Amino acid sequence: MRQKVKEAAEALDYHPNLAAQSLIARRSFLIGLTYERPSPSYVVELQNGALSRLDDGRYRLVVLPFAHVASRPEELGKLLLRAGLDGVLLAPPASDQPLLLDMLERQRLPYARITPHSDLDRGLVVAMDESAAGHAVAQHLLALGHRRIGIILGDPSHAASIGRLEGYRRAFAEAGVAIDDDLIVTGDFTYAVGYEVARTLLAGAKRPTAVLAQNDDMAVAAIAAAREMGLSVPHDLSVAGFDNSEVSRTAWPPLTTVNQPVAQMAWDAADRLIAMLDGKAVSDLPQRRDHAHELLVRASTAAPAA
Amino acid sequence: MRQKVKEAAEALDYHPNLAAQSLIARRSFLIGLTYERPSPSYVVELQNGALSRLDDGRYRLVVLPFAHVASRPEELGKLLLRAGLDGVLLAPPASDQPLLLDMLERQRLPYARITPHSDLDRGLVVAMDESAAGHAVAQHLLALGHRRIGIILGDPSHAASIGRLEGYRRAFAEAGVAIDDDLIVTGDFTYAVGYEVARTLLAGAKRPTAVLAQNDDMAVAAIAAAREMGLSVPHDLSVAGFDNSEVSRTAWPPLTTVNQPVAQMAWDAADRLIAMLDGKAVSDLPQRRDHAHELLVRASTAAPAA
DNA sequence: CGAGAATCGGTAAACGTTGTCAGGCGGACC
DNA sequence: GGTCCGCCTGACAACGTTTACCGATTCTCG
Repeated sequence: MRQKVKEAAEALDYHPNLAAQSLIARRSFLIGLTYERPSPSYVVELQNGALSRLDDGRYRLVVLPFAHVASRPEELGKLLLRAGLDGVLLAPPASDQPLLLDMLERQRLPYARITPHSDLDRGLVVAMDESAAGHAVAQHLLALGHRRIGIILGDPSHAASIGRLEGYRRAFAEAGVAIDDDLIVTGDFTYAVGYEVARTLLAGAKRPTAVLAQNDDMAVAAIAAAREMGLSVPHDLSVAGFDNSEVSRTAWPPLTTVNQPVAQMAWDAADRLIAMLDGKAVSDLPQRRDHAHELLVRASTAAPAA
Repeated sequence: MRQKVKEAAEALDYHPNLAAQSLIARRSFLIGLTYERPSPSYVVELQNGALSRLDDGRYRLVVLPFAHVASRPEELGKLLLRAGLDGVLLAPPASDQPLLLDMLERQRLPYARITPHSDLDRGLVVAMDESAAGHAVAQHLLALGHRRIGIILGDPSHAASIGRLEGYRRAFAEAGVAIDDDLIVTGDFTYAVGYEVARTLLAGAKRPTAVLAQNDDMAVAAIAAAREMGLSVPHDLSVAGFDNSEVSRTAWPPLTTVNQPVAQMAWDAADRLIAMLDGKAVSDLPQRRDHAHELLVRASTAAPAA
């Protein structure tokens, strides 16, 4: 009998109406993913990671990029609440907006946070120790013998920027090296701004022998700036990035960087969010899961020239 | 009165149930975007272009990447039809699959095709003359004086690969230069494969003085391969890319490439698809709209060394 | 003050499912 | 042959809107 019905459905190529199903099931089978405009490879990895968990086709992924989250979290909240989602994945910096989390909780919209920095006990959390990652890459440069190290910060509204810097400071302190605030400049994770601030940094009075950039795009920009000033990398200047994004591999020389398992973290966030939506007991779900960074030493860093 | 109702709705933060609205309106307000896995920057531009047309929040964008479209178009068709979409944007190579178009038409799912190559009179079309673009970049290298020019093709299942090659051939013919088939290698638009085939090409008996790569990722890979073999770009080897993607700007030297206004094309596709969904008379909508390419000459190409 | 228009409240049907429940039928078993 | 169980069928309510309609009320203007 069951068989016959299925055959008939096939023959008429009948598909159940999703809107009607949603109406009665009280869920839409839509998962949202929101992020600010960081580098394309980060976004794509995030999406692919989430999609790889969704690929049974039951849930669909709605992408909701949103600029300037920090200055208008309530607007993002409204957008998310109006989108008719069953749950939402929050990438930085949205994962760090308490006001946003408040709104989502008030309206009972489940969420999973990707690499948040504060309030780690709220909601489902996929964590990475940014500070430890920052520590690792800074330590690498210090171990090579660098003492005058420039730092290119990312967008200060991203908690990652703060966390990574904190790790740098720890490594410097351990090595007994003072951080020179004149060698710290602030970018926003984009190539364009990274290029400008890198030029300023390298043209300054005390030129560093190495640069810690807080993401790969800005690191590549620093290499370009160095090249234009006649400096060769890594001979005259070592440059380290962050993220292990595609550009870090396609750059020349290939970038020393820190791998963040972005796709895997997005998978993990989607995995637990869906488990929750499917009614798995909250107590069975780990509220937080940690992922490890990995320092990737490639050709853009070397000992300083004597 | 109307005002009072609105205020009350606001106070109770009431949001109409989208599933119920969909049910009665017989549409879901979901637009799909499907693409194969090309480079991240292409994907992100595509998405952002489409989103910039959707930003009034009425429609939402569902991303549906799908690998190996050419070998299983019916599967993609089923996926799209089951996703409960109001309409779908087809990026290459899905935009060139007649079987897929057949399925969508049979089930009355409206679609817009981005840069298709065949059957240009089917459905809404956003066109770019790939052949003319290929012609322009080939002509540029020929005008610089190059005669032994290597070609790195993209995935042959993408019609763009064929179209661009056709443009190269025209330019060569006009310049009275024969194409040497030994200098044509086939990649798949990825950096990794591009790197391998570029090595083969440059290590061959008759090393070219210039390379036409069919996208920027492969062009950057060719530069890396050249560098490892001790060749400097553009002095020993000119390299031209395609797409004006982010890497073309962040590469060193910056790539000569061809701009495809991807975001604008995606906007255009979304624009007309939505106009159609909103019941605009089909006769009022241009079935096809053409976008112009633009040759961007940057530092990766120069006259061959004497 | 009265005719007509505008507004308002209330009711009902429809969208396409899912879930429940009662009743009918047949087969298995004693 | 009677009882019980399983399976199938059919009927109906519910999900939260939108649209249409009717009758009642208020407003506008001559």
